[in-house]
Amino acid sequence: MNIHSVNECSFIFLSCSARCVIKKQDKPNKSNNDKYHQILNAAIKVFAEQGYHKATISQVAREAGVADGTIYIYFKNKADILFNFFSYKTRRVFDRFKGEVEKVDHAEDKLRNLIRRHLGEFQRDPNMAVVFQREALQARYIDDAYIKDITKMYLDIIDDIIVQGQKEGSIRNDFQSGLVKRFILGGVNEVINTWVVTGVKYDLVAMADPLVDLYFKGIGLKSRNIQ
Amino acid sequence: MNIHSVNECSFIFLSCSARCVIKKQDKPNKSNNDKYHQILNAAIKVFAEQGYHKATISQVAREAGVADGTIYIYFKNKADILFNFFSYKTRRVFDRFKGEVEKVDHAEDKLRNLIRRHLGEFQRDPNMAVVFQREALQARYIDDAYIKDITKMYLDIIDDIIVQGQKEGSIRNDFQSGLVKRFILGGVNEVINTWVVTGVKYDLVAMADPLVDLYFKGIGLKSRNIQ
Amino acid sequence: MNIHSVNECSFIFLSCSARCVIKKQDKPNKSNNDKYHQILNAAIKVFAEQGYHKATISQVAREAGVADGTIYIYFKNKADILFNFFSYKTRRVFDRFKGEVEKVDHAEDKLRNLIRRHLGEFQRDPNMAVVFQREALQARYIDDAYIKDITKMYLDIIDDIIVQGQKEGSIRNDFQSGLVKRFILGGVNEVINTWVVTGVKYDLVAMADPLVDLYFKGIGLKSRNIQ
Amino acid sequence: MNIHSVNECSFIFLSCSARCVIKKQDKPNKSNNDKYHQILNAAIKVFAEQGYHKATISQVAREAGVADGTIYIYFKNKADILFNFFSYKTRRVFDRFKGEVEKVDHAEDKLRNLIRRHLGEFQRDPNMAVVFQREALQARYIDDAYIKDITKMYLDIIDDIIVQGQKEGSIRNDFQSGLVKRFILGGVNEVINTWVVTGVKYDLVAMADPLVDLYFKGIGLKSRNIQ
DNA sequence: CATGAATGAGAATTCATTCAT
DNA sequence: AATGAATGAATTCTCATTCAT
Repeated sequence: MNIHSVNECSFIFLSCSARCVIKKQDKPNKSNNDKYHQILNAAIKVFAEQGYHKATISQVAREAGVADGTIYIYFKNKADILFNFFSYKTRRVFDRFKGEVEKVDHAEDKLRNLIRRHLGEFQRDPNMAVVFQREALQARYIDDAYIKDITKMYLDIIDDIIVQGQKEGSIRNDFQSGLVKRFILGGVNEVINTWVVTGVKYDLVAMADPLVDLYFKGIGLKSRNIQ
Repeated sequence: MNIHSVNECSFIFLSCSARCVIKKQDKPNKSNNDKYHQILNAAIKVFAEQGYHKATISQVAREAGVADGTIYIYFKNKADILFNFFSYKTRRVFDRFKGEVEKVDHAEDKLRNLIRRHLGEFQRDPNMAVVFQREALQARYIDDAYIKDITKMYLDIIDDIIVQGQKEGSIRNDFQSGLVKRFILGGVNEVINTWVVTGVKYDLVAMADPLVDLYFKGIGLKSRNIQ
Repeated sequence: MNIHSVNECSFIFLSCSARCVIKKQDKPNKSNNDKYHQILNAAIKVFAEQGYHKATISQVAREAGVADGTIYIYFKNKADILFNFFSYKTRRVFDRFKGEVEKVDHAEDKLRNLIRRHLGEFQRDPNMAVVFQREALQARYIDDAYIKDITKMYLDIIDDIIVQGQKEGSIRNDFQSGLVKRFILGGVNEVINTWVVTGVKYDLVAMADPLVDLYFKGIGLKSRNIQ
Repeated sequence: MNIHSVNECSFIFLSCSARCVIKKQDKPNKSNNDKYHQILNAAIKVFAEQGYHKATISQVAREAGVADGTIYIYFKNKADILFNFFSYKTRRVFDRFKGEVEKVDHAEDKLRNLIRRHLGEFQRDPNMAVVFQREALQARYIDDAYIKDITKMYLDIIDDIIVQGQKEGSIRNDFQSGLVKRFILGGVNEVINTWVVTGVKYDLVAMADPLVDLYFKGIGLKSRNIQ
């Protein structure tokens, strides 16, 4: 009955079972796929506005222009919508991050491209930004392995850049890399959070270059740095 | 009948009314205050384990060793417990932050003291850490003015340090200070989040010095920095 | 999801919002309307037996043979059931009163028809009678504008009859009409109340003619009247 | 523990046991009696404002200036307060009705005195009026024998007057007396209800004479009456 | 596949009543 | 007697999920 062979997850409630890797795209029977995205996007919009918990299936259904029951044809349950958001929507974005990193050679350029793209993608889709920033942390805390993986995925990209930079001689190696990664991810996240919380108004991407400069140069003046 | 030291807020659901100024101390008849903290701590524990939304009043009551109804003597409603967590518990911590900053003179030392204390307080009370990190962001997103104020309070402390450092000549002034503040707050938050998410195991305070060094020196090697 | 033919009112608790104009008929998809009446009638029965306040939604649901939640598809809340009773069920009866009055010409006949019909309708549906007599007064006291309107509607019918009777020369005009209306409404109400309170046993309609005679002739003997 | 030997009633919930006839006055241990009335009057005020069901013991206690628990020293439970209102407060008023009737000789004068006093007592104590008019009907419907008795007490007074009037030749005897009594009580009640519902503004006692005239003369013109 | 009415478990909250002080 | 904090049963209402059409 239920086409989403996809996964058993309702990760928010920790009632996850096996997470099947078969992607929605594996079964792109034309119009069905439309409805899948239609619902997913509607959900993200509603989740962004209301928060995942306050949002109701009925609201999502109304926003998507389908019946309540229809949602359960494409998604196992409410939590599965959020899971699909992370596993499908977000993953797609993260793939682009990787692509962006590969476009250039130097570590600093790679980081710059990554951050630019990161800010760019979130700026392009503020609903995604809101839901990701708000619910991903929630999910990390509630102990969802999959979400942790996504964070790790991002951290791994950074890690590779750092290692490369250290080889290149452009990045210091007197810090433990775990800390450096958090340091970078934290800065980006906070910049995004601020942008969202203050109403998605200004140009987020413009923050990329100064932020990367901060990462590299720090806030200290050379005089003191040298000491 | 209802002590309601408390206030009208149920900020999570935006159903806040006026926030009354009556302080807790208004009715500290002996053991009452005990029960207030008893419930508050129980709630923080349950919120930490389950998340605010999944946690039920009954769970909090059981954890606190009181009847469900008793909670409503000390708190206006579920959201008010969280509000009290922020306005009472958290604020106390933030006051200590300020005190720590005032102990030393140089900007870098101030920042170092702040971060150390920040990590120290959260390490001392992991439940507080979990709830604060997870729900404060939530609240910022859901647009709670009070929580935003708390964040701002922290950012203001940082801001003062930066301004002083710039006067001292120890901190660069070629970055917009708004960005620098996010950059610093983001790093700390991410370090705390990681610590919590990975199970509150290692020594969090030990991250303070390397983190502050990162803030000041950046990740770039001088050779390139100088260019 | 929620049909809410209905309206925003929960007048008993004065938490009324706007009363929307959307009529029942807006969504009469086949059996739905059945369930609306099914619940409404069950509610009236339970309200008649227990009183509005003591009656619970669960009792109404059980009586109606539906789940508790179903009630909230058709009614906004408990008070809305009572409101619908007044605005739908009762109003229908009152419309018949008007029709009955129009059937005849003379004022006295009009009043007689009105009272007969009034007693007749209540006799036909004792549950309605109980709930109306008991809760309408309650509602008048609690200051519900809508219920006051219904009472006024009835008083207006009487008023028209009196005015006509005065023109005809069949009704005295040396009393203030406000008092006369209360005098008439009071008599009918008390007769109905007595009938209900004593167990809905005897023929209520049979009281109509003697009552109307009382209204017209009074209890005084002519000898003294003439003085 | 509980001084109110008074009664076991909680008539609203039909959980009445035996109703002891021992009056409060039987045990007038000075200040205690004060508190009994203090609470009773506070309750009537609160019941008048909120309605019996919506009113809470806490509100009554606050209004009376005593602790919640104190109420249970003087009254068995919430319903018992209402019961005491009827059995003590109201009965006292009804005794005065009787006294007033005995002051004069003729039936019409007796009825006039009764109605005047009735309206007068209610006008003097609007809270009593509100609670009596609203809750007595409720109680009659919910089948409280005691309240029915009170109504009967009043009807019996009227009955005696009618019988006397018929003997005197001042009152017709071609109506069944049961109906006449309702007819009279209904008019008074409706006049009082209207007065209360419209805000206790005008002079209620002034309605007595016109009302009694209506009772005696009816609304019909003699010309038609004679037919 | 799609629908949306129906379900009922579950949660927050209230408040009459008790009882230790 | 008086108190008022504590209790917990009871109630309203919500909403994710199901299933007959």
